[in-house]
Amino acid sequence: DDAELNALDKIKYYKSFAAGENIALMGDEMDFLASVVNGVATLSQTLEDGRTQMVGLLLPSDFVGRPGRKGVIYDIQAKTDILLCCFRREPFEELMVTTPHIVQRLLQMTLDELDAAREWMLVLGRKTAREKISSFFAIMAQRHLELGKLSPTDAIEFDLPLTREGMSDFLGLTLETVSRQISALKKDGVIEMVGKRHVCVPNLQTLLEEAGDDSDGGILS
Amino acid sequence: DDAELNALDKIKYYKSFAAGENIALMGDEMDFLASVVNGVATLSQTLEDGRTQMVGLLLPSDFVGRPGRKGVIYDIQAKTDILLCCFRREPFEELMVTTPHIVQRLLQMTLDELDAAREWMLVLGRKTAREKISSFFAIMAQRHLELGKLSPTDAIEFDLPLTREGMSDFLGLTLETVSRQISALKKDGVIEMVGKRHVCVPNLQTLLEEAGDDSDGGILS
DNA sequence: CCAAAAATTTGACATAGATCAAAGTTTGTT
DNA sequence: AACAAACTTTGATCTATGTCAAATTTTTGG
Repeated sequence: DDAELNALDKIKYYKSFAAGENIALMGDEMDFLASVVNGVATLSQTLEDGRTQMVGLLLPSDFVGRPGRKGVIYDIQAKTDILLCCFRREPFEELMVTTPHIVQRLLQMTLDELDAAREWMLVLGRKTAREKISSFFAIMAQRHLELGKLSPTDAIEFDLPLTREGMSDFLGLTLETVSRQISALKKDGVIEMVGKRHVCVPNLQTLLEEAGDDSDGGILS
Repeated sequence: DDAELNALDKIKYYKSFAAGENIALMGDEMDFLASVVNGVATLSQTLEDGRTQMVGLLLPSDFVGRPGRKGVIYDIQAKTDILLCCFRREPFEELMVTTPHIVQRLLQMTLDELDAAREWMLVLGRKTAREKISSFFAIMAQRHLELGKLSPTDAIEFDLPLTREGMSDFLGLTLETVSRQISALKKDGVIEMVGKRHVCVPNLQTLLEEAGDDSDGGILS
């Protein structure tokens, strides 16, 4: 495990992208795999007429790229300034053959991503606009809860990593509907906004109920 | 690889379920992992008020269950009579430690499932009812194309593995909308129906265009 | 073969969210 | 500081799909 980290160290390098910059576009070949160090990026797909659906939100520690396939099948875009820890593809894929641990770790991460994607399918297919926004805020809030080591009863505050349009692409809505539902949640006291990007959740339980989840907060379980 | 198959053989057994039977429900503990031999099963999630979203369609050769976690977080239901090739969890997870190939194979399968889930997020979030039905039929048609070794210009025929309600749960629609859109596609000559369950696609290209995909048929690529 | 249950279709109507439009706010640049 | 560009909010209206209802068809079990 120590030798493994050493081997990874040898093939890694850092690369940064500015907010709005494309990390890779559908059809590109990506000659590295990477891990998000800090910042936010998204995976998205676009239909011929321009309808866009985000299919992944990449936050710090998330993995980028698919081992065993150079061809990129989503657009990958930095939404904030972002720093990636990159591994050259060839040596990384060799390491995967010689180092079972790495593959086991990747499998666990991929299974987690699959669970998250399936959770999101429920949001996209069956939730109302208000529940969708609440679900997105709940995910953001819960991620800050984990990192910030707050008690679950404290108010939670965080910055939105996406514009209204970004959220609409994530949620399968229009940006106008996103804006209206945020206004409604604000009016109803479920959230408070400081400026357009900073959110305060006074009571996570209330937010989770708005999201339509089980009282134990099924998402990201 | 030969010894590996032998080891797997030792811990495997077969188990069958009747159409409509639950293989496992959310919250259950599943003490085996499995592979679908024949038949169709689904993974689905349900909100408190009964809204249901299917998040996985398990067809022959698909893997069932999550290594490393006994607790089931979806409802798993047989939609047709189904035969599973099961592996007892404990020895299977031991094999994963000693046999890198198995983990590598599982990783590839999981990455494929993740791609399929993300493709489905585009369908759920951004496609119209008509495009959703067409997308579902296109997936079915393409799977039969692969198995049946037809030329891509032949008419393709297959049986639907789901009722109208099953399709509505898959597509994030109501069963009435599913029925209406099937009638419309039939009227427009995109598909022909023999009875309620057997579909004939005279021209796959036309169906793919209705599904809103690139002309090269992006889904399941 | 018949009756009951399940699945499907079709119609009439309601509504959540989309679309179109315009005003207001924030951010970045020189 | 001032202007332009990007982003956000809000209003008015439209429409795709949901809801409710009833008839029809298919499947199942005795």
